Amino acid sequence: MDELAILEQAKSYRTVERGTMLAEAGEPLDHLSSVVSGCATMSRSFADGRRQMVGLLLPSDFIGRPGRAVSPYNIEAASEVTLCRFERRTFEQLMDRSPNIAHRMLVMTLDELDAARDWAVVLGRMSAREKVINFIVNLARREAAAHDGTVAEGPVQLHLPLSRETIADYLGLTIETTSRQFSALRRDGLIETPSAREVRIPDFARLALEIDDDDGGVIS
Amino acid sequence: MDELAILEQAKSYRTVERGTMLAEAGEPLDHLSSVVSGCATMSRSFADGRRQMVGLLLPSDFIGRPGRAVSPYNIEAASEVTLCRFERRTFEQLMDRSPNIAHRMLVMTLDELDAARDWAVVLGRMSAREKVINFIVNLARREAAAHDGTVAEGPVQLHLPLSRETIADYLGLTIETTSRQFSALRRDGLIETPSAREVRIPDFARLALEIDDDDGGVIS
DNA sequence: AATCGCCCTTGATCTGCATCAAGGCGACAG
DNA sequence: CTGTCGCCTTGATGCAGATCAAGGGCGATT
Repeated sequence: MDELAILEQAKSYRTVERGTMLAEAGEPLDHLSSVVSGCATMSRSFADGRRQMVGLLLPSDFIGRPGRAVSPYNIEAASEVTLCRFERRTFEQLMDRSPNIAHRMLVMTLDELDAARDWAVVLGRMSAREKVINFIVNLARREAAAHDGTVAEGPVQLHLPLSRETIADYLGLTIETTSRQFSALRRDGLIETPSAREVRIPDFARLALEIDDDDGGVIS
Repeated sequence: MDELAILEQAKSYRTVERGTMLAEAGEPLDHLSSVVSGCATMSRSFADGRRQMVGLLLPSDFIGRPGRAVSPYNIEAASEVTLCRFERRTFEQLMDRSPNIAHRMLVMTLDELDAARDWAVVLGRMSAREKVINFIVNLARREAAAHDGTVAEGPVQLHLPLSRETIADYLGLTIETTSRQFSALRRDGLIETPSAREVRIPDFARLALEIDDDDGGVIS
């Protein structure tokens, strides 16, 4: 556990405001970090303006990969974000010496891999409505996991850390379609929207039911 | 390098015919393998019949994950497939003893992660035509990589290891749309199809150009 | 060579989402 | 209080891809 003590000592914190680019696709990234609070997005853009998010980075998520200097994606703060950072070299040296940390990285990467593949299922085969429900449900689950454990099966309230445009780029939809789906869910009584960034779910089980009898999806 | 010798000794080969399920989603998978020849698919199915492939498994690809007994996806032989297998326990014990192998697994997993994320970009933002071109181009590149290195910029011929239906489920399209896109590419002179499973690309650079000025995609 | 069965292709039509085009609403500044 | 700016919503219309419905080609079997 000596290594963890060294890591502990080597870390530094940094807080950035919304809109800050934490990494540019194809550019070197000399720090590894983990998200402490806030939300960042990983995305790729096309020359013609199309954009697709490939993942959300929420508290406890890891940014950057050991042994890879270059980020293949744009990473941008979607809200104010606080990071816990390590210099890449320091981290890599530690990993070389500690099978423990290396093993932990492998487990983490395997989890991310599953999440990325589940994401492909959502993008490839779900309707706009299902995508939006999936997004809300997973965000709620993720939030709950950070605190206690499971989502309460009664009413749940949650704050959306992303704008409609960002959600749209995440779900592979347009901003208008995304907005319309939120409105439709409101009409159906599945959600309430005290404000655009706030969602209240009166009956979480009922909402989750719309996607879970088919198949689950994953958010990050 | 002692460990590699042990691995060498522990491996066994197995050949299965087209259609064989190598793993069932949610079921334990007690062997790790790598594809020697042929092609397998990883997919998830919905209760209503929708299906989405999350990856192609081509020669040199790895099946199963160390430390995870259960496969989250269906894995099915899309053609006759030969596997090189290791018992999970044997492999895991080796990994625990050899940081070398563990490190190699991490690198491999990170590559798969990038591929899975690139795949999300294809599914989320590309048109049917772009998806099909992307598929053909990457299959050609993958095939070339297995032999020499780069794809010849002149004419290229390749065999499709997948049926139209499988390609459709891979690309998040219907079989009809997929077929129509192949026909359209033929009309445009970008490909020739001596048979349904055979594609000849008269000018590889011209085909690749249709997607590469936007963004690359990845196949597995 | 004839028959069967499996894919693959093509056509006609329908529909979900994109695109185009106005507003509306809340936050913030003066 | 009022104007402005950024973001969100809603409506009208168009189109890419899904769905429905026939064929057609080709390898396998006899």
